[in-house]
Amino acid sequence: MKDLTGLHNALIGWFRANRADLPWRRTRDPYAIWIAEVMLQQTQVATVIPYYERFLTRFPTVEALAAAPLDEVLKLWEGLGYYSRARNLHRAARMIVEQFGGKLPSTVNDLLRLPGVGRYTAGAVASLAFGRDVPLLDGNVIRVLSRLLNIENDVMESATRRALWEQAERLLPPERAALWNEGLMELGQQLCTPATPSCPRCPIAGWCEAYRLGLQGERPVRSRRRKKPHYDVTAGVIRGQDGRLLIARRPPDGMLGGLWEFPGGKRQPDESLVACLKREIREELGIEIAVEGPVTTVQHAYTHFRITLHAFYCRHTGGEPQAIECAGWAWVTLEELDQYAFPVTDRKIIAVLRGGSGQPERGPEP
DNA sequence: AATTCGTGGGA
DNA sequence: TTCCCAAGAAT
Repeated sequence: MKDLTGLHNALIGWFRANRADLPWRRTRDPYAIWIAEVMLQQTQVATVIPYYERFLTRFPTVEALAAAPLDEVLKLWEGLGYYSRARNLHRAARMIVEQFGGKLPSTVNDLLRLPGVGRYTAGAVASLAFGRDVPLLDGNVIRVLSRLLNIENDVMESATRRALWEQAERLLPPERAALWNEGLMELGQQLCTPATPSCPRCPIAGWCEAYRLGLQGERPVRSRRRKKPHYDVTAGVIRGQDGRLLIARRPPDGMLGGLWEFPGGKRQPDESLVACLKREIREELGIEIAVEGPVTTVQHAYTHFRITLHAFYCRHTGGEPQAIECAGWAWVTLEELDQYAFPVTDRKIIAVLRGGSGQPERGPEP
């Protein structure tokens, strides 16, 4: 690649003319940019926008975030997924207040010390918020660079990732890393898309090796993922004497850590759904229940497996709840459920409980 | 190094 | 339906 300056000017010029108006591009506050970058990890721009607005309204400063209880952070994160991001954000905010004087660190190495900040996010905050000349590599940049340089190796392999980071560093324009980095990502989002890239409109098509060879549809090369296994899972909508419902908090780490749910768990081979539910409730909370009838079933696909979630109305028949295999429990009314952070699957159960019909609510009739 | 971690949208 | 993918990080 000889003409780097021409390449830089072409992309940056295009970006200046075509940059989308996004909330986190209206601020220079490193804290706000950090929040946006964490929310944008593995999450599309359109999904993030409303979460970002609510989050910054409630926690406008790192001090406000550090002072908040984790439960409130998780509640604002409800539905966004990858909840370790919310837990790490909260921990990192307290670190910033205690160890960095309330100011976000401005170097890649210091940023990397924060939980939830990896190489991408450190590069993004250092370049976009602090104007440092450092590279970044995300899914968009991987796609753009693998086409631009016609990279034939599997981008899922660590050796290829290392090579991509080296290329991202090499291609960086002096003093203009922020515009270049954001331009690469914007290009990947608007034109250099996964399935059918809009090469005729691309400002850097003249430099693109894959395009020259007609191979843009074959890049990047990615190894196939394994097929997802399927599990049947039960959940109990347990009603107590006064009509309140029993909910349990998941352990603080791991899958959906810190969120609340209707207690239950995975069905074992050759186990009935009812037996599964009674066993799980006994193991988690140490109480006995009677299973009365179905509420609804929910299909859901996580990253590495799929489930069918079977929810049942249950009655509490014996024992005081104990936090055995969970992080806590509460008896709550149907209205109070909204104060707690639930996974999407449990939100669908709640919608059925409130709707009264057997189905989640539909949109308005014409 | 290979897995684990959510959810929604699009082909 | 099924699979892929999205401003990745932690272990």
